[in-house]
Amino acid sequence: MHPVRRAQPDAFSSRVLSVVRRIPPGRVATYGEVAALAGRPRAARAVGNIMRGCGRPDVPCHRVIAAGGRLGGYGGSETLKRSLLAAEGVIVSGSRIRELDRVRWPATRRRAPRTS
DNA sequence: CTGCTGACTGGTA
DNA sequence: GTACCAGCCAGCA
Repeated sequence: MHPVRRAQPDAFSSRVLSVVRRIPPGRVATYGEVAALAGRPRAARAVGNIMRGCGRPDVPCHRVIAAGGRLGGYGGSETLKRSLLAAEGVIVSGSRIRELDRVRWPATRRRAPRTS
């Protein structure tokens, strides 16, 4: 037969969880980034909804942050998210992550400023 | 099926 | 800096 790759019923959510699981300790990824890695670069909001219901210990949802290095949400316990990140070496000052480029995952690859 | 929700994002005021 | 708005998308009633 021809295994026509039909979309699984939970293709997106599964991919999202898979991506989040791959985030190494001490690193963070934005909702938009996770969405992009899951195949839907504009589904950042949907990713947030999935995170809201993940509740799995094997899914480090605290490593998923909002764009611009902002903390994002965490089930109403913003402090807990900060603590978890701090325990991994990710320092949050105010509502912003310090040294975002250092803790971001995947690695930030900016284009050359200009080769001139 | 339609409609609303919301751990988002980028823009404007 | 904060507040609000429109666009976007998967999940669910």
